[in-house]
Amino acid sequence: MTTDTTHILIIDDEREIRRFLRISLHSQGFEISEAASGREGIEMAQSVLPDLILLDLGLPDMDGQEVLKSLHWQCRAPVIVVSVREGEEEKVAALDAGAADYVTKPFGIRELLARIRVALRAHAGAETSLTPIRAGDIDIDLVQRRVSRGGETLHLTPREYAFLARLAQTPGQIVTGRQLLIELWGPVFEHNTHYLRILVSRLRQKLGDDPRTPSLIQTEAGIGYRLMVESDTAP
Amino acid sequence: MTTDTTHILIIDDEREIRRFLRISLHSQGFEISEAASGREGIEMAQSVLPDLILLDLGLPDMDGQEVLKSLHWQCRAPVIVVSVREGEEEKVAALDAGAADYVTKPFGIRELLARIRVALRAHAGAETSLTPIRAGDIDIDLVQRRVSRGGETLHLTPREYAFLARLAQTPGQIVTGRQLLIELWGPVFEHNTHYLRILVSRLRQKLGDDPRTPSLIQTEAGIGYRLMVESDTAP
DNA sequence: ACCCGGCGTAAAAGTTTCGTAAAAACCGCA
DNA sequence: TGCGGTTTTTACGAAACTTTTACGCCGGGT
Repeated sequence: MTTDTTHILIIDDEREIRRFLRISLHSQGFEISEAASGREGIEMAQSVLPDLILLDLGLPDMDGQEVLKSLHWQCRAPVIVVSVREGEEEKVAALDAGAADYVTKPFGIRELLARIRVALRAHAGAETSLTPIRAGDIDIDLVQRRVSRGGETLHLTPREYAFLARLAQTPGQIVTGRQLLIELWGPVFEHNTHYLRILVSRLRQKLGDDPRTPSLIQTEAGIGYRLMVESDTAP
Repeated sequence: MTTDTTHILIIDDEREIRRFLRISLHSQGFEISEAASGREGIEMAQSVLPDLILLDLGLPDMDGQEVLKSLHWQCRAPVIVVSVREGEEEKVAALDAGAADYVTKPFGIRELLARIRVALRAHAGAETSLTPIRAGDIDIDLVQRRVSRGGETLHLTPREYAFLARLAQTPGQIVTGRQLLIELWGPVFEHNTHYLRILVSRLRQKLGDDPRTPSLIQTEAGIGYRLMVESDTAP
């Protein structure tokens, strides 16, 4: 339930508009980030990796079309343009530049929310083609949400999968036990380290990994765990 | 998909509007089909299999929402609603019912064309394979809208078919319960998870699938469902 | 050797999610 | 208006998952 929240980035120079949008969207359960300029927006787009972007075309520091192109370049999130300008040329240009939708101010918040749902819905199918991660004889396919061993699908529980997927996101790197607990269970469970031990135990059984000589999930005593990919020998 | 020209179906009862759209779209290289009523439109949607549908909500013979739902269930083509009504509720209802966009008459043809390009662009990734999908002794033909078991056609209710078709669009891939509820029932029903359980139960009976050892519809407890294709054996 | 803290495993108890049946409400259609 | 098929409500037993509880292991420090 921690990664389930949809993240929306608002790029608008008017504080009042941002405030209005933030409150409206937050009440719908979305997580919000804000940027007040084009440059800041582009930076945040690559740092927070939002699921959707609301962009005001009338920014002071950059041309709207430029912002749109930059955003389109560096993150795959759909962009909904929000603008005061009614001009048809403006709309056509924005839509052809990659915008998913174009809403004219003043707009009804309910319509905007519906259009956000449409954009998210349309984008859900077009989710990227990430290549499966291979570790030993284990394949981890984050797109299909499937883990297989020698071609045969393994059945993992939600938490087991979440754990493995988290390690797979940063292959070879150590992930702190604390960090794992916070990300998988929530900040309250920061100190329930035995949850991890039990989870890892079951997981290693399913993956056919020996804790004495791990070839997949390696324990870093006192620190956390790491997923070994390709050739990694204990230092 | 035999031709590479993009096929657009126009559903509108006003002859003049159809004529205007036909000429405008034809000049852009689109191939056009026309329907003057909801019923005719739904029929044509499954016979000509358009790449996109332009739908007027103010049809004389059927409620616009009904047409929208029917279209959404039987062909994957994006629907752009064209309507004289400005009402926000109307827009929200149409968008949540599956419409890809909502354009208010009178509209600029250039904007409409841009929005058509957006819809086609967004939809390009979600191409479904036109060859029937085989899972065990079940054949799922998304083109003919037919599901058969050992050659014999099964009778599925609209929702049952919609569910199965959605799984078949991403074979082997897991689909979240939340996503299924939103796509089949609408965003409001996001939490009615028991709808899915009942639907799946009936569906498995009809398909002859045992939930304990599923060979077709596999449950991922806490996550969602997936259609098993090829060789997958339950542990 | 001894104690001790971090780790791994196993089996239980507890909680959530799933599957199924049957009844009630709904809806297009004659 | 009543009818047949479909969807939604309601209810409960079964299964899956998580958390608790308990115990054995290994290595380092004293």
